[in-house]
Amino acid sequence: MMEVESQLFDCNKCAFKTISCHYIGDDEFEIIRQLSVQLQFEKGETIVKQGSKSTHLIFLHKGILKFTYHNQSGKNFIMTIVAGPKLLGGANLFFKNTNIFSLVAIEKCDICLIDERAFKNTLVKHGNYLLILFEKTIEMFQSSIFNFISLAHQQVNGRIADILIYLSEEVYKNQGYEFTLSRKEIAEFAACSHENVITTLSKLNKEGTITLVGKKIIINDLNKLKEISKRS
Amino acid sequence: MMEVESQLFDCNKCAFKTISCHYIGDDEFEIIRQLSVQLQFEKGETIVKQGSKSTHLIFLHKGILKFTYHNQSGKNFIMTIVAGPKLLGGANLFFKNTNIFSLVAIEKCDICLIDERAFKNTLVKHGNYLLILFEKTIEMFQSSIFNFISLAHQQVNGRIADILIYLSEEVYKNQGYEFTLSRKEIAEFAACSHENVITTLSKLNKEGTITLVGKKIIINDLNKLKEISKRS
DNA sequence: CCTTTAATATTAAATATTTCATATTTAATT
DNA sequence: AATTAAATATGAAATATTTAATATTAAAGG
Repeated sequence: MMEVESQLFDCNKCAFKTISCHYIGDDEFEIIRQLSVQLQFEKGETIVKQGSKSTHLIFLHKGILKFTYHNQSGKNFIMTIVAGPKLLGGANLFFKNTNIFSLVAIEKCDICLIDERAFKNTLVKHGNYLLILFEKTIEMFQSSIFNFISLAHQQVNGRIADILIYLSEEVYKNQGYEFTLSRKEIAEFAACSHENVITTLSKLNKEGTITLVGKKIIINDLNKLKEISKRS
Repeated sequence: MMEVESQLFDCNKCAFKTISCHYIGDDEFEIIRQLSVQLQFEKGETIVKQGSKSTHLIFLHKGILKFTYHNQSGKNFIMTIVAGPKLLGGANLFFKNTNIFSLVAIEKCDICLIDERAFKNTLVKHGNYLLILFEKTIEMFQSSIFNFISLAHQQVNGRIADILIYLSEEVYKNQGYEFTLSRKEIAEFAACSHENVITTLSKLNKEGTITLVGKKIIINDLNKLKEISKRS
């Protein structure tokens, strides 16, 4: 983690400020801003640790991170993967005083730690603002719920197909993308063994449905993936 | 579904009113109440249908219902099961204009349909009220997320053990309970075949960990169930 | 009361998945 | 450049799970 002397990004151009100031005054935002800290995390660094106390909301300004959960037996599990800009708070941090998930950077992440108390004070004064945040939070939940549904009644190749589609459409927003996730991480997302991921990806690669070159993946036949997802 | 002439339950003694009137005035609640309708649903009846438009929040006054999802291939899946009194809205109905899950009664349910618009109008005026509802909604999400986690990295017997514990602790609130769910429904909750459920329950019954008598189930050895959940 | 249907139960065969063993490639470190 | 560790890859054996076939029991309808 790197604390930043000069600002990482300009608060006046930040998406969080833009949304916020539709509902609250610049002066009110300034109070929140002054209690906020910008930080940068490298790939692999833990931003929030499962089990720790939650005292801040997190605005993911730029970058990609994963929500992870690990159980007593030491198994890791990826709940969802999100790309900035996005406010992370409702799920993990808002009301539970200990975090139920960890947040770990998958790519370099520019984030902003927002003091929860100052933020809540402002929120309760602006119902419409709170309503919008509520909505955004629910949306994020839904994206992970759809992964769970896929996971619950699809077989491994269908789940992996779904993950490839999700990453393409919601995270990297491109048909081809630099694949910063290891096979092991995809396994933690798809809830299967990493061998299974490797086998499935190799097969898709050989078929030509996707192309794997080094760390890069290109989805050649999106319909085929959707078909696999449907029928498995 | 039965529309009720005389009131099913007294609005003045309703838990929803009690919570609400900590934050809003009786006169404001009265406006919401007048736009609300009491309904009774029998076991098996669909209260809200996946895909339909959502125009109301639902307060589950009394009873037990399931959140279900069915995919294109016709497979059903139970997301979670909840017992009243509980406000259902944030997840399914609040912001999406079509419902992404169905709600189906597992036991006789007394519910109250609350006009969404009237409710929202009041909410935005009372930040603290909205914040509490936000919190309750997130809590409900979390309970289903823990089921998903169990589902994601446990084997079938561990998942079934978890479901038995969940039903005992969160839904029926008793070590023994009248089991209104069929084996098929447990299978839809545990995301496995119903044969698997039957085999697992029979085994637990023979071992003495649980006792099955007709529709009744008694958990004799909670620790054993928790152990199964841990090690699978 | 009889008939039909649905739910519960059990087993064997088929399939899916994980685990294990081992090899190769890639990346990181000295 | 050599060494080590990590990631990727593959196949066989072990295990878990589903499917299918069939029987029994309980519930529902005429």
